[in-house]
Amino acid sequence: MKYTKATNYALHTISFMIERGQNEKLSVHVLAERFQVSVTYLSKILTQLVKAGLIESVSGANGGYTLRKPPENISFMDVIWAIEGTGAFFECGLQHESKCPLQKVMNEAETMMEQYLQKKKLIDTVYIVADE
Amino acid sequence: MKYTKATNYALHTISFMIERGQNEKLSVHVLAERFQVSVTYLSKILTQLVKAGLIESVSGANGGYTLRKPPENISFMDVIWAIEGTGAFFECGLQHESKCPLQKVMNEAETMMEQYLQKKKLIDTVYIVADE
DNA sequence: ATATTAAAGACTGTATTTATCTATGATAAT
DNA sequence: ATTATCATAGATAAATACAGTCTTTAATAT
Repeated sequence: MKYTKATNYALHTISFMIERGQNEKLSVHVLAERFQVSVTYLSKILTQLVKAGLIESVSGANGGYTLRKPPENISFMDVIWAIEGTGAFFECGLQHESKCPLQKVMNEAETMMEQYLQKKKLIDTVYIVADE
Repeated sequence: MKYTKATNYALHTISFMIERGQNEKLSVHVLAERFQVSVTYLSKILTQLVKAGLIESVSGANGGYTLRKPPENISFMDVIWAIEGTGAFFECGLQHESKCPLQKVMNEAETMMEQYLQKKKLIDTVYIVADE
């Protein structure tokens, strides 16, 4: 069980946008160069973040992406959910009389982790350079 | 990010073995029928559990599998590690000056979940029928 | 010897991930 | 209006992982 690379790129992208400040507009070109990944590939990831409401996009010349929420409000979990979806880690497909007794424990475990990642904000890991 | 079906089968198998008691020897044939899965497929999963030291196998007629540890000592995490391996969920492959600051948070989150699943024992979810 | 049982290897089909390439649409600057 | 810039969407392809089967080999009780 592993998080996808896409999740990694998404986390780093948001992180980078926070570093650069909430107002700065960044093009996918700049971001793709930063992370050494193709423009079209990163583009798809960014579109997912747009759809999740984390960033917003402006097309056309001088366009690009900006954060849509105050950085203090963007948690790790927000980004992960945007890319990985919100389905449970564990889903027992076997037949049971009633509910699968293992499912409950697995769900609780997942919730432990998710609560932690909801509390943790990306800004907590970013060193912000003061605005002159 | 999802756990594999193999992990589900493994958890249910150990759970079933605990129900049946520590001394009962079970063949892969019986188990495969119980979970409606092919013998050879389940066999591979069981072999992984053997290699992880959770169960023991005896070849030949009247052979089968038995638990190798007292049920009270078998945690969810033991089984999951046996099947999924012990690698981290999140591994940032990007270049960084020093360490990836996101990695640390992701590792902590994983640890939260794993600690929970180490405390939780499979026997906690099993209804044991009293011996006669 | 034979029947039973586990282990191991080769192989297959499907799904997911990780991309790339090629349009298409939107917008600002000229 | 035209052009350059930028995001979005679709089609495709390679690589990997997952789920599962088939066949052979090895161990052991009867």
